[in-house]
Amino acid sequence: MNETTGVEVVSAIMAPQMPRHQDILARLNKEQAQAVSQGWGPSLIVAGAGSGKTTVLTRRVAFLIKELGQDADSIMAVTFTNKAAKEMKTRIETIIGDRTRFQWIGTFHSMCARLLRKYVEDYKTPEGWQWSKNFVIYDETDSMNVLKAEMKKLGFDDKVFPPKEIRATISALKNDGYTYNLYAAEAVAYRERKIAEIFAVYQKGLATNNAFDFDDLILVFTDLMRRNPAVRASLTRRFQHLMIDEFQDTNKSQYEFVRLLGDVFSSPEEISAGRGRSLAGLTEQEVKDQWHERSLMVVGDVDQSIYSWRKADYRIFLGFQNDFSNCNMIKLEENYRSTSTILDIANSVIRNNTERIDKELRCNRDAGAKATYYEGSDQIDEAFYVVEELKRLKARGRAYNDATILYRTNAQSRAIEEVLIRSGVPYTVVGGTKFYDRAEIKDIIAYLKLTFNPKDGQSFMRVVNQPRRGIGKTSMERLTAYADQRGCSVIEAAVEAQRIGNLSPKTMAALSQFANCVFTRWRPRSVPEQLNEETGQPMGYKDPISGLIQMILDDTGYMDMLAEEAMNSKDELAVGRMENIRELLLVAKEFEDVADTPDLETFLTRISLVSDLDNEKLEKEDNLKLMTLHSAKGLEFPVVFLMGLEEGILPHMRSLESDTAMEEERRLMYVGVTRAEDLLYITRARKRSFINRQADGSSGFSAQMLPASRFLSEITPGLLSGFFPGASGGAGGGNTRGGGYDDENQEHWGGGGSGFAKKPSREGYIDDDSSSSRSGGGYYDGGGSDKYGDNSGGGNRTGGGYGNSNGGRSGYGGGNQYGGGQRTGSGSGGYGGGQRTGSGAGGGAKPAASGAGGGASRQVYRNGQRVEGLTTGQRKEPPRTFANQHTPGQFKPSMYDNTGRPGAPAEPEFERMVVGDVVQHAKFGVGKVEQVIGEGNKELYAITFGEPGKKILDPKFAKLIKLSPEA
DNA sequence: TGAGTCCCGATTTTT
DNA sequence: TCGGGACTCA
Repeated sequence: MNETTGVEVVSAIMAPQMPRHQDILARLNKEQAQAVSQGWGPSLIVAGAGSGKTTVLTRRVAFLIKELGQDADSIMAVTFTNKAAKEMKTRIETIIGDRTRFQWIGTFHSMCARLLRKYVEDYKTPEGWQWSKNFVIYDETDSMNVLKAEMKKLGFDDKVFPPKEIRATISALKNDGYTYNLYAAEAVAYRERKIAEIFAVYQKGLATNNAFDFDDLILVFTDLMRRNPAVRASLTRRFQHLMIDEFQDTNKSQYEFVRLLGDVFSSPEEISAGRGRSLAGLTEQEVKDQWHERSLMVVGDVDQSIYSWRKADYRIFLGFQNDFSNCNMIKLEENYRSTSTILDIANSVIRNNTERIDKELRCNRDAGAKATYYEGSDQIDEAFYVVEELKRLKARGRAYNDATILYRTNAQSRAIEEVLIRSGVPYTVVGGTKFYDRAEIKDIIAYLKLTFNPKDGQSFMRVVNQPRRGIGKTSMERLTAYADQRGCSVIEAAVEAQRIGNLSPKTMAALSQFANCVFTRWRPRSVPEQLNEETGQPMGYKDPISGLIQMILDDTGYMDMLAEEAMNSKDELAVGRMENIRELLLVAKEFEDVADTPDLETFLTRISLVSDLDNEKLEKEDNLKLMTLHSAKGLEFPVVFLMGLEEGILPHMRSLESDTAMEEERRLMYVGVTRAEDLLYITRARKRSFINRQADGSSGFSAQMLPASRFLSEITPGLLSGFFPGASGGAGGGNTRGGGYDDENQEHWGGGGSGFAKKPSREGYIDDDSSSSRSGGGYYDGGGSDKYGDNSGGGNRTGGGYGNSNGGRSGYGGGNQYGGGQRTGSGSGGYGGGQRTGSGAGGGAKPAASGAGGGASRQVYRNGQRVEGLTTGQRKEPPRTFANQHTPGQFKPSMYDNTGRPGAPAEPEFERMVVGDVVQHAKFGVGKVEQVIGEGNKELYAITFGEPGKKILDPKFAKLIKLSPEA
């Protein structure tokens, strides 16, 4: 610690000429430098979009450590996402250097999970329910199952109390800071009392499984701190500096955590309960002294509060100054990110919100280009426009990495992905399909969870018959009934399966064998390597996770099961599943290499809290990122495409009725716009396919005309290039436009009645590139030379689906949706006046699938010849479709689907076999290769062994040793 | 236990 | 429309 007092240090550091601070304070403006270099005490940083918030936070940490002599382990920084945490951690460690690790950074959830691991055994509910250190974290499915089971036991009618709704209610309560007993104390109405009852049994159910749900991590930990003043005291002593990012999206439960940990004074409740430290009656100096060498910094922007549905409440942010009377407020109002045009757009929209902190974003850049608006005839048209524009930008030297596509709902990605795949643009869906949601991955994780925490009944039930062990539903019911009656966990019941009546001997044996396997084989294998304190000898395993997974795979024959399925083509996705498991093994290995504490506990916690597999190799590649507006928070991109600007999409349908909800939608729009640095595109579709429910209960697809989003009309005229609807809004086709024209595009679009508009001239587009590089290319790819529809496996399905919904799109003429009639004058509507050649060819219901369709003269396929070079770095063959979906055939490509990942981990090597080879297998003994299935790196071998008979093995897994081939 | 059938829900956003 | 879960029957 410093010899000097805090006050002196503060005044010293305020002098910017001190050379030793130069690197930390370099290139900061006055407010930023103030925020970074302020002294002790609470502070509120109002940080507008792009105002260098992350810089301030990272440098503040560095400043605390390097200049104020604080210990890195005395600082905790809370971010909103794991991704942000990771990024910030790297940046901080780079600045502080010295190989000092900055450990305590993460989301509220991960921080609390970590603390719970340490202190949970000090926690006991009034009923005596307890958890132990090796608790697991339940995802929505698991906790839903617990809830359902508990409700069933109490005989609740799930028509009256739909579990889904109850779960949502409980989650909301937890986020609002209600423990089950706190809520029970307040519940008055009948339904409230019933919910309180369910809440309690649900919580008890979680305890039985030694599990927490997401919300518990924070709620229980705050409850723990409240119930154990000693724990709280030791933690507040340890964490002297607390920083919270995205504070506007903090909910009550999280705020409680902040106050319990970060406030040196007690809450009013504590004081009225007769304990704690009050600040009443203290002089200003005395208050300051209390904060000596302590700080609490919250950073946020009310205009970016978009998580109220998760019970985030920006009023907590607004009220922060009241709660901390000696709070220092600093406003960061200088935007370094975006052009002034982009900022003006953002400001003109957000101005329509009522509840805000007054804040003026000053721009630091030039005007830049106008934002571009495009109105597609439908979502496919919209998507084609975006992709075409992307390629144009790419041709001019922008990387795909520079761009992002943002949308309101995940479902919107589908149309875009179809077009991206067709066009061969490499992309990644951020947060879309989740790696850890895949069935096979969940299975393996369940095995790991069960090994780690044998009490985990959900995991037990998930894998007990996977692969088949002859344990069916009835047996499971009897087992759980027995466990309930004995008050023990399911696995404990399984160990003594012989004692359970009415189970067949076979089932009993299978159960106890399985349970014993968990205890005697897997659990011991999960001990990480460490030195024995007495003997000094290393013990445990170097690879506690990957080794364990391998053992589980071997013991259970999980891979063999998949291999067999692949063979029988029972499950055409089985090969993909095997690849996914291999991927998981690599994730585990990598984790063992890099993690600070490479044990099962850390691995499982991380996996439970990270939804997507973050692949750094992938990040380095040039691929386009697709994400929802929510995921985009905190990120920035040179080029942003904001899609789906329609009433019902953005703002979302569910928000149309409420003013508060509408303001949140507007903030979403604001967040989207302010992600952009240089170029902003805003698009919408006049017609969108929906699934809607009829009055008679039936439902079906239907195309709906949606009016333009009100946010469009809130944008100051003149900032958008292209046509945009005026205040009256265009409800439907191009013939109902209500707005103005951009001065650079005097040309009228829209042919009128048909509802299809002629698109604006290329000239003067965005950056005055009058020599458009598009030599009159028809806008759409005819699909003729595209192999898309010929894709194997899932591809067929996709191809079919594509053709069905867009029959006419690919062929123009005779398609079922865009039949000639609608798309009139097919040759005249081309972008930039180009010809839409080949318009009449093809058509039919499935042009894409059949590979037919007119060969439109899109650039890359000019004259049917692929022009290479325009699509640098892009895959040449059609996208391989990984059969990795949990749901067969469902079209939901993800980063794993859109492969051609040059960065994909190298396939494990194996010795190639041919039919007739004699091999040795660790378990099955000697066998003979009967058949080779698949090819290349996906080869599987059908091998006949003596007693085990014929087995399908994956050579990458089964350690096969080739003996001499038989003559 | 496994195969077949029927019905329901799906589309808001995420740790 | 389509997939998954609940339910039924062999």
